[in-house]
Amino acid sequence: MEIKTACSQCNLRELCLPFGLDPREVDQLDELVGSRRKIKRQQHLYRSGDPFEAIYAIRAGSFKTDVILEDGRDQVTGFQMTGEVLGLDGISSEHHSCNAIALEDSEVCVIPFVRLEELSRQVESLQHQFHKIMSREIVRDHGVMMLLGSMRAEERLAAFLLNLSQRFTARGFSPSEFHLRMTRDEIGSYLGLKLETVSRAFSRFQDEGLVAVQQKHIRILDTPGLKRILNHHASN
Amino acid sequence: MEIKTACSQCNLRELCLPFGLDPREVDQLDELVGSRRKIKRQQHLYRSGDPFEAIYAIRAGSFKTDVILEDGRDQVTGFQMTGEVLGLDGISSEHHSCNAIALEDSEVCVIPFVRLEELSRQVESLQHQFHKIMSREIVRDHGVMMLLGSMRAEERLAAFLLNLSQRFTARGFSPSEFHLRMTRDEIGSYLGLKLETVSRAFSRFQDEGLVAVQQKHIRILDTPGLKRILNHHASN
DNA sequence: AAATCGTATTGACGTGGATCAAAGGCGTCC
DNA sequence: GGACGCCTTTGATCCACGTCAATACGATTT
Repeated sequence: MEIKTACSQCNLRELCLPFGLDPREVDQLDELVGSRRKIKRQQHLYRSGDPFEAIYAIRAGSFKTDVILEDGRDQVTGFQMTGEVLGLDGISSEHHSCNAIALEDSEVCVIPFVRLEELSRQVESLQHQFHKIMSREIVRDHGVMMLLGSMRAEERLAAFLLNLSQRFTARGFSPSEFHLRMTRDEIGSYLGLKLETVSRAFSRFQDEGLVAVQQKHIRILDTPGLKRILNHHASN
Repeated sequence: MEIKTACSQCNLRELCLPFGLDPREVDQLDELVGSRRKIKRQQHLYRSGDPFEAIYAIRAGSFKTDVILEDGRDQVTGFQMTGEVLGLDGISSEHHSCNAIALEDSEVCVIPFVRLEELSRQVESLQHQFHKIMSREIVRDHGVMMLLGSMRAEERLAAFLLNLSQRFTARGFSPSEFHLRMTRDEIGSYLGLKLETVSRAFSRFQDEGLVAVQQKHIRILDTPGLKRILNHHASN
């Protein structure tokens, strides 16, 4: 028995694939969203190497994606929240090229890719929104490269916190108070730092009155201060 | 007066947008490719902030893309060669979010984006190939994140050289001997290293007999050796 | 052929973040 | 409710890469 919650009813539609579609078109999209899938914390939505069949819109919960090398090193390539789309990496080779793992008990909408391409040949606004979503991912990745390639530890963490804050805001949550769903180690992997360095940077921010940190609970006390850390760079 | 060189005649079509299209479809694509544009060395194809109107397929030459922060720091996000597509970053916001700069005198095919979306609503194989190209960019970016986030200097350079070698091969050039079109500084920016570090890594590779380096001219002497550098990592 | 300029190499030294190590907080499972 | 395991914090030390500086190389101009 499927719980059939339509895109048209979904409060995430402004952030997700239905954005910009008119009601009739959203109904068409509804038909396409085959099913929902619940993923328990720490479980994989898909693994690197899995055949690619669908992309996924996060309906509840959150995920990380990571890439693993043969020698065991891994790199978290992103953290995804509700309304964001997972699986785009799989289109190019018909196989997924990263792992998607739930950070908490989560639920996704399964969007069979062949059918999405089909419908987006008919519905211009859907086609365009899908392209925007892919492009946004590319732009986001460039931002991460900038961060990894030319920022110091505290700048990276400040950028990370400001980015989270903004995304929580877009979802109607507090911009200044939230729970991290990922560990220090996962943050470190994403930011190209060791977990100890992440922890120390948090402590320093706390000492400077920028944030209040209590384990995974974060309160941002001085947003402009965090932004200043990002820009206050002498040169490179 | 336009030099009208058709996709159907182009020896890059296997690497580019026409891949997978049948001859009739390639003709349709031809009509869409509005014009070609020559870009001199060091000139911009587009700049961050420019309104987005078209994507570009590189017909001759090569480019770098970079992102610049307010404080002047910049990060090279990629090097592009013939057959590769530039401008995908612009779709998401209708404005380009990075700069594309020619590394040598180059020529691109201008592909007006509205028309590309139009045609790819009619031509399934074009739609799919375009999606693959975007997805490939995302996968590539994840690879760069891995490199920036968890590799040491020599591993980064080895990965870079092997990647170049493979791309030259795909274009019918020697896998083992080529000219770098970018400076040490640009390589460094891309790899998240300073130019001195890049230079030293080259020297070390040379000492170890892995490559012969003479300024921008590179000869790879020991491909397996370079690959070993990539994997021979104790742990993380 | 000399002068100039951008690029590359190499050396000496400094430092930010990694590594190693220990201890404390918190949730969870018997 | 006690013990165990995971996560986090913090300190001490190390080292890979950055920084600073000098020199060399090659192309281009005059």
